[in-house]
Order: sequence, then structure tokens, then C-alpha cells
Amino acid sequence: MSPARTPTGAAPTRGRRAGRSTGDDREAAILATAERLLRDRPFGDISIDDLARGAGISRPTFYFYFPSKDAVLLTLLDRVTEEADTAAGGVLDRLAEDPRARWRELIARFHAIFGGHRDVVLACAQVRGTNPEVRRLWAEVLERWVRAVQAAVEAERARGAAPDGLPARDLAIALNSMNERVWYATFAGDGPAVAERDVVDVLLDVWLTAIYHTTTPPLAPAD
Amino acid sequence: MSPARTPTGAAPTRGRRAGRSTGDDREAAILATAERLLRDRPFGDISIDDLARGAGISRPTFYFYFPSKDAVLLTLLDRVTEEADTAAGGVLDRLAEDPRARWRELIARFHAIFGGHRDVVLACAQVRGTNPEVRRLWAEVLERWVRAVQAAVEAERARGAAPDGLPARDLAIALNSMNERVWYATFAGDGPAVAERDVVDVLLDVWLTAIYHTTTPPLAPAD
DNA sequence: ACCCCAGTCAACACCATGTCGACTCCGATC
DNA sequence: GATCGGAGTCGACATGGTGTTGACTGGGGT
Repeated sequence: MSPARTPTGAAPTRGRRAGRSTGDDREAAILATAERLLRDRPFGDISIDDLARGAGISRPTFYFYFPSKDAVLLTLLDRVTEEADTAAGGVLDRLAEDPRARWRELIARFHAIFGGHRDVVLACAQVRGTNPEVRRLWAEVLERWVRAVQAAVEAERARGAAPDGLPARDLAIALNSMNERVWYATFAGDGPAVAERDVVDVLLDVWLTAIYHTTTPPLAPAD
Repeated sequence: MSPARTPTGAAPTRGRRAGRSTGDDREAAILATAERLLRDRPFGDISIDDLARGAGISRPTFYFYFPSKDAVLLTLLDRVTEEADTAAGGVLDRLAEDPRARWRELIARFHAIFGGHRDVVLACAQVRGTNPEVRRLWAEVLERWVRAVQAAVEAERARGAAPDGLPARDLAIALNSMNERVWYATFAGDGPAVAERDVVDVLLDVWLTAIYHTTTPPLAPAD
């Protein structure tokens, strides 16, 4: 998970224009207010004034801490993806041990984290359409995950556990895309969706069949 | 494809408040303007004034034809999904003939239609986050496709061509979701994406392995 | 005693949306 | 051939959210 940590790393000061004195708690208050308000209404229905008042400041003061409403969401998203990266870290290194169990662990962890921050994730999906910054950040995060999966698939093929087929990168993109969209529908309760308690196993099944052509991949190296 | 044709059917007058005289061409002009403007800037950057001026009318007059900017897009979306329904109709009835070829045909047709109206589709994906009407329409369309795929999978299992496994509905949801998200990324050129010329085959591969556990499903009935 | 600057906000400028009321044709009616 | 009604049209206004300006405060450093 080391490559291209640029997004979070290269933009160390997204909120708060610079400087570092007292008002740190105000910044935190804005973030907390956003997360709280998101719990019962969509991002688009929250005005900057709501955020400001919720944090006990006036609207112009809000701009002292964040350049826009979207920047608040971006900071929130940053946290979630960082958490996900941490949770996912290393799981795929031990794939050969027990492929099915490891893939399931990976998917289950993502599920737990996205589910735990569903309001933020859902809001980001909403604004991704209109905000290039969110789009860019999400694209970078996704790229890391795609690369990790791609490498894992190539490793499984190398040890003879998975058959050749699609370019590993395309496969990784397709599977990650599926997860994203399926989780979105599940958490949003929007349109045809997989039940929340089943979603990990449904996704796992498609991943395993797409990668191994079976739902019970071999544990030991083939040769 | 018969069930629940409500969306288009039950709201016969989304544009135009009622009546049916000359101004039909104005309505068409608005639609055409929207499609044209969408070609070089995102939906959010197009104002009602742009639409009105493009159609040679004033902003208040616009409201005579459509209740909002989103309603224009909704009408455009309606056309595209109708076209897709037509193109997809019946393909799955002849699945047993040659499963691989039929599934490929289905995916390729959707690809062609979405690709041909990518601006509209992309715009809809953008506003789906903020507009409940678009969300609802898309959900209904998706529900039809999910049902069709579910039925096809069940039929393939019944004739012994596909192994049992996931509930067919969950599988259908997952695969349709994957397609939606993958196409979006491909057409938007946004983040990790499959190359446009490869996308049909990539999707097909995942569909076949998920449904049949092989990329070469059997042609003749098993017993 | 002074200055600087993080932090604060009232007031303003701007822009997009949506609404109202008045106006103009034009075809139908008596 | 007057008049009536409704489709079609738009100028002007109300509303509401965003982002900016300029002035004020208070405390830490010199």
C-alpha cells in the first residue's frame, strides 16, 4: 500500500488555511457537525450556514477554516480511506495461506469500514458527480486498491492457483467497481440491492469465481 | 420486459404541462439544446438560461415546457433506457442456443447504446446523487434488467448448464452493478478504467465465470 | 505602550432558481 | 366581425445560497 500516497500526503493543509493555534477545536467542531447532520439529511440539503451554526460560528468564519463545503467532506473522506487502507494492509500478502479466507477478510473489512461511515461514503458518492476534487481523490484511492488486487491476482496465477485469463488489471478494476456500486446500493437502500448481511458473501463469490473459476481455491502451491 | 412499465407509462406528461399544440418543436429544441450543451460541459454547469436561450426562448418560457432542469434530463434518460430495452429485448430468450454468444450480444448492445449517449448517461449519473426522480427512474430500469438476468440464470441452472450457487437475484444485482460502474468509469475516463475497446470482453468474462464457473458454457442441454 | 495577527462577523455583491402578472396572438363561437 | 379563451411569451421580482470585504477584538511578543 506504499505507492502514491500523494493525495493525503501532498496536500497537508486542506482545511485551515495555515498556522496552528487555538481554533483547532473549531475545525473539529465543523467536521463533527458535518458528520452529525449527514446522519439525517443529504449533503446537498446542508448549507454552509448549517455547518457554521452547528459549530457555533458565523458563516464567514467558516471560510476561515475551510474553503468550501466540499472541502469538509473531502477531509472526512480522507479519514475513511486512510482507515480502510490500514485495515486492508497486508491481508493480501498472506493470500496463499488460505485464499478464500483472506479474500473474505479483505472484503469484510472494507464492508465494516464503509458501513461504519456510510453517511460520509454516500455523501461522497453524491458529490463525486459535481466535484472534481472528490473525484480525483477517490480515483487515487481506487487506483491503489486496484493495484493491490492486480498484484495479488498475478501472484496467485504465478503459483498456479488461479488460471490465466483477463489481464489482471482489468479484472481488478471490474471487481473493485462491482464492490463499490453494490455497497453503494446496499447502504443507500436505493433500487435493487443485496441485503446487508449477505453482501460480503455475494461479493466474495463473484470474486472467487472470476479469479479462480471456483469458489474453493487451492491452499497449497500447485508445484 | 413487461412488468412494471410504470415509470414512463404512469407519468405520460413529464415535460409540457398538458395540451398539444404548436410548441412541440420548442420542447424538442430544448431537448436538443440540452444534448448539445452536454457534449462539452457538465450538467451542473448548464443553467436553465442556457437551455432557454439555446432553444430561442426566455427563461420563464422554459418553465412552460419543463418544470425544472432535471426534468429535461429525465426525458432524455427515458429515451435512452427505452432504446436499451428495445435492443435487449428477447436476446436472453435464445440463451441456450449459444450462451456465450448471447450474453456477449446482450452486453455489447448495452455498450453500444450507452456509448452512443454517453453524455446523457454520464449526466444522469451525476445528478442521480441529488435528484430523487432520476434515482427512482434508474432504480426501476435497473430492476427490470436485474429481473431479466435473474430469470435467465435460473433457466440456465434448470437446464443444467450453470451450477447452483448464489441466489440468482443477488448474482444478477452484482453483475448489473459491475457493468454500470465499469461503463461509467470507461466513458467518463475517470480514475481506473477499462479501455473502451476491451470493456465488453472484460465484462463478459466476469459474467460467464460468475454464472457458469467457466468462460465456455455448454451449448446443448445437459440431459 | 505598541504591534501583529489569529479569529470573528455584519454587510454586501452575485448568481441561479422559481413565480407572478401582464401581454399577444389565433382559432372558435355567436 | 366582435369577442372570448387559452396556448405561448416574457419583464420584473422574490428567494436563498455562496463567496468576499472590511472592520473589529483580544492576547502574546517586543
